[in-house]
Amino acid sequence: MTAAKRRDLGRPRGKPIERQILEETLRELAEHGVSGLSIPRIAEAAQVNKTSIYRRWPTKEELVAAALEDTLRSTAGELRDTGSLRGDLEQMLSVVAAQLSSPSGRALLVASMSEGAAAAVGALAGDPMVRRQEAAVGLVMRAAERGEWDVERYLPDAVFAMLTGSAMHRLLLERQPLTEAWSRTTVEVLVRGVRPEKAVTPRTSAAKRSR
Amino acid sequence: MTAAKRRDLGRPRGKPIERQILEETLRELAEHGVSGLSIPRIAEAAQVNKTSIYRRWPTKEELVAAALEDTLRSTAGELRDTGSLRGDLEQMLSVVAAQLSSPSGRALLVASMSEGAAAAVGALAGDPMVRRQEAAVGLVMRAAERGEWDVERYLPDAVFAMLTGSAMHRLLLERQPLTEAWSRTTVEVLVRGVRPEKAVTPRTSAAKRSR
Amino acid sequence: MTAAKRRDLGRPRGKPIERQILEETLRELAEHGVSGLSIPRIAEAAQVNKTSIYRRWPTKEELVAAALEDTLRSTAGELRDTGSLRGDLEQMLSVVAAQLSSPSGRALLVASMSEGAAAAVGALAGDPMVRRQEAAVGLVMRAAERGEWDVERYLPDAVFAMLTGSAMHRLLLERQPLTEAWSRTTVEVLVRGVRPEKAVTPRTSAAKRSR
Amino acid sequence: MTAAKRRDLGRPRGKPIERQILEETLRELAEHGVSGLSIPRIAEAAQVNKTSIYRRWPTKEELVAAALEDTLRSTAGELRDTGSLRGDLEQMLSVVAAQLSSPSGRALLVASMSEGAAAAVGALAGDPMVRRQEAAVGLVMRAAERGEWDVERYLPDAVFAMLTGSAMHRLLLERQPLTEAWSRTTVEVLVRGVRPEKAVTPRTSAAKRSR
DNA sequence: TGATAACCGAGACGGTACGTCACGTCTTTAA
DNA sequence: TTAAAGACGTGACGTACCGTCTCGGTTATCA
Repeated sequence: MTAAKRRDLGRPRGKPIERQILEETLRELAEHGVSGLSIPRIAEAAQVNKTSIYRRWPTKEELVAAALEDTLRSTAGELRDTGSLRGDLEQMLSVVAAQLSSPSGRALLVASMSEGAAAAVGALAGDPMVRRQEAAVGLVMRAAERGEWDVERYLPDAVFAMLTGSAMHRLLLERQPLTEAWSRTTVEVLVRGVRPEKAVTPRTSAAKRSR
Repeated sequence: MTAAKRRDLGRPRGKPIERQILEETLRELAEHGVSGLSIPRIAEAAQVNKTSIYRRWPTKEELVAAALEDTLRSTAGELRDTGSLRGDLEQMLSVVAAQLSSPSGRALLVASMSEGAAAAVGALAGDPMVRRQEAAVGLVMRAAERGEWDVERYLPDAVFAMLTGSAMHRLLLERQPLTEAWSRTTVEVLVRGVRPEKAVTPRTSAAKRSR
Repeated sequence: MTAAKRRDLGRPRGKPIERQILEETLRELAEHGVSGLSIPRIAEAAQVNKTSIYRRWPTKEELVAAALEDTLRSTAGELRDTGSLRGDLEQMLSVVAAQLSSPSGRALLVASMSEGAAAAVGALAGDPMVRRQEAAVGLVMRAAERGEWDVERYLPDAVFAMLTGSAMHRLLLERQPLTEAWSRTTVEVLVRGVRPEKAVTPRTSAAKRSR
Repeated sequence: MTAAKRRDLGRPRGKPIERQILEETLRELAEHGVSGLSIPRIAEAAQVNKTSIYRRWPTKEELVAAALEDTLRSTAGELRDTGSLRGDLEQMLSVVAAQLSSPSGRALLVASMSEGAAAAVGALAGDPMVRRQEAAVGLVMRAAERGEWDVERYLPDAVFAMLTGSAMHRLLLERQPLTEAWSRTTVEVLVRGVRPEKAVTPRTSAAKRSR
């Protein structure tokens, strides 16, 4: 019985090399987008040989996925209960904004929206979306308990799309920053619509609750 | 004694050629998006030499702009007064949806969101956006007169971003169709928020629901 | 009836480019031999794009053949009747020497001798060999008429091999120059052998032996 | 108190490995020649890691030299006195032919003729040449004593070059076998030249022949 | 009607990226 | 200490596009 196939033989893969490649991939991604990605350019910028990239990630998609993974993981699920619906929504908005503000997050989103988005990229972009939707469920449940959300009528999905989509519109299309005021307005509309104030009874209970 | 500089001498440019090129450009746009556009491919499909394309539109963006011009102009400002805020909003939503549903409209939007979007493309995509915002002003004013919009608090822009952005999210990211129900829900949230109607004691039902 | 297919359409092939490529190919050939030939290196040296080479000569062999063709043609059949066998042989020897002295001629010869010599190269190297053999036939006939050559016994081929082979040995293996003296000696042996001039006694026994 | 520096520590060098490598090198040499030699290929065939080859013979030339050493030594100086000049020359010719017929000998010769032949290879190929020339001296001296060689006129070198070179031409360029008849003719020319035997009036017959 | 100037098609060209392959060096673990 | 394993830098390979360029041929307009 010979020793089982050993995996840690030979010269080990250079960690710094890998790091450097992914870093430059992100930069490249930010500058030229997914479709404009050039492996030779990344290799040169990372001071690494082209083949060292192909060895690890045979396809462009895998490389992009690897490069974005860390970024995505880092900006992921730090959604906590803020105690009020407005607080929860503003928090979620700011998380979305953070992801869309990083050039790579932006590149990823654009890539996943374009026509023939590769599976790997799509999944990658879908992943935080799914996580956010899961978080949204909790958010809605808490709001419902506080009497702030009409669960019968409004599923989390549509509201979540409004929140995220509006940030996308602001940041990517209008190319305006997400100011505090803009953010508060958006949340306010979600909570109580554009109707005038007056005949509104439930504000009191909400006011009490929110801190 | 030579003739004064004449501008209309020689063989005139072939109009049918131009038409054919733009037509194929639209098809190409729908299939491969802006960044994946191949001018040689268009030339072949249009049975035209690629030189004939480069001569007229030196850059990809100019070609795209020319190809989309008509399309964009046609799907523009046919927003009429429906008599109610909900009606107006749903109408606007459906116009946005129409633009996002056409492959070329989709391609244009995606292209204008990517990092290094050329000025030509940006302007092109921005143009209908501006027109919609102008239309939105009228919409808001009518709503305010009816007491349906709190003009003091809500500028049209944020609400408009929510509307459009939410459609983008639904169509381009989730890749789901814009159903009637979805549309109505979205408008409803904009109008009156997610709050329960009036006095509601939702805790019990919500508690039941949550497992 | 449309015009027959025209061959001189499009931008014409650049003659100077072609010349430059072949020139650098010869240099490369001289430096690295056929097997060590590098197309990118040639392209760079010729200040020409790699693809411009591949466009004309899809395989390495064709490129080499083209590069050597001119050289070979120029050093070809200027064998004239010198009036004496010794003169004819010396002349032929000097032609061979000229070909072997040029680095490209040398490279070609070496290439055609190596194991897996490609057909194109082989034919190329064989061509001047054939021409020389044809010339040799005339040479021998003239010598026979003068009573200088025993046609019954000696076919041109073997003698020709001795002449050429000995030059190869001298130039390529010993790496010594072909001096006038060396040349005269070689021819002398061919004409009258190594036997001493005068007392030609042992000829009888030798005559018996030889057949 | 550590042990004194020991030289025979650790895993000993595998002699069988070395033998196996050189064996496969010969095979490779025969198949692909010196310039086409692939060390990884040899390593695989010898079931040995390529590092083990590079450790011992850093350059291709050294490896080839090592592989050929035995072969060359064995086919060296077994030239004996046959009693006649013709016999001696034929014997020498057959020794040369033997070396040129083995694929590795052929590869070595070709390699040593190419432009940038490394010193190791050159020396390797030169070695048997030198030995043959030494043998030639004895041959000539014996012939001179018998009155068969005009020492005043003909140094051994040129004649030896004709002999060897002609074999090279026949085997490597023409790629014809060295037949008995060919061999005898060549020697005959060396001994007595191409001239007719004595008084010949060949003009008539030759004239008839020429067309 | 003929000249003429612009247009058009064809294709060579430089450039760049592609992904693959082989080589020789190196760094590590196992024997 | 040596062997095996395998990552790594280097560089050639041949292909595929792209956008520019330079031609020769064509065609509508004006004199």
